[in-house]
Amino acid sequence: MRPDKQKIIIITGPTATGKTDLAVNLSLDMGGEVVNCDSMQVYKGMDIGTAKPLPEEKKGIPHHLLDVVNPDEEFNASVYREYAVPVIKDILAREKICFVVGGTGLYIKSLLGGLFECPSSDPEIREQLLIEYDKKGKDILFERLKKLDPVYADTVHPNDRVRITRALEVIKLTGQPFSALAADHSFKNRDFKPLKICLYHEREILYERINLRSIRMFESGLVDETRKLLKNGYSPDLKPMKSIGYRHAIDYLENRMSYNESIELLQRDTRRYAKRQITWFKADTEMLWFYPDNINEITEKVKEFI
RNA sequence: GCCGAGAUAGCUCAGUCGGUAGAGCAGAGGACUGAAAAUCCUCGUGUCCACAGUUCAACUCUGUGUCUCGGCA
Repeated sequence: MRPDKQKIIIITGPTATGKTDLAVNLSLDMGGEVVNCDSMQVYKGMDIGTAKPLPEEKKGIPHHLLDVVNPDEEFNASVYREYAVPVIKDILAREKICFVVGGTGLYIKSLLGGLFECPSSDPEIREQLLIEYDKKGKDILFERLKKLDPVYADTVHPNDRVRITRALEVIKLTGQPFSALAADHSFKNRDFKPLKICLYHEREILYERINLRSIRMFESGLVDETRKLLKNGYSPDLKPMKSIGYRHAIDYLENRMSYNESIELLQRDTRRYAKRQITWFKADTEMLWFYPDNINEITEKVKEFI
């Protein structure tokens, strides 16, 4: 099979649906390689809590973009794209089938559509805006955004600290309204032709899987892994250290919670996360939905696409 | 067995000076352009334990029963 030089398969879905498993099986069957698209699995040393595939689970299939940065290095949707595009082009150039696998919706979106031109985030500007937001109150910054970019202010809620400060940061960096940049760009620099596959389970089953996996994470050493990261100097304030799993392990390690409480919260927060992922994927009209064990139909679809 | 306290949403509980009820959590839906495992928004009808009594009207008052949790035996 000679893959098209632009065609890639996206395999996504909420957490704990068996994306890796499916991708590996399809890769074995069709001669493919896997490119990670999970915002947490890129970090070195964070394995158990991110449910990173184990060597035996990879079954010899090359996996790209796992373990590419340390937990204290800057990583975001833009960096992801910079890493991913050349890797994918290389896979396609070698005439392999490329499976992009992961549940980070924004990363998929920026990979496929790009992001508008903007200098990389300036930590000083951001820091200053955040301090201002916290000190002067949200209304001051929201009012400023209303003045500088009324269109965007109209779509963002006054409580949404992340979006308000980000928009003001972009305006400062580019001198243009956030909404204008976004409208202009609208994710239209398409380097690849994607087939988007989203895996799903019934809600009840998904939640059971999440609950079970959360317990297994603790049982198989998430606390030790977290302790090691802390010992290596990675602060609990780092973005990945505040992610689901690690923050719960830290709560337990610092005696803010009992072992069982932290597992329960891990389960709850993972369920909520899965729900947000589902909302994101549902909004994407190109998404094709499959049960993970429906491998025949998925295989057929992929072959037809390629 | 006796003495207390309680029984209201999936859970923990508030409340109605008698006019069929509301918070938190859980849960559901949504938004999303360099933090995205982040951030943010919206959503609350249920035999008010059962039966009888009083009353125009009882989830609310009275009685009895059942169950639960304390304490004493």
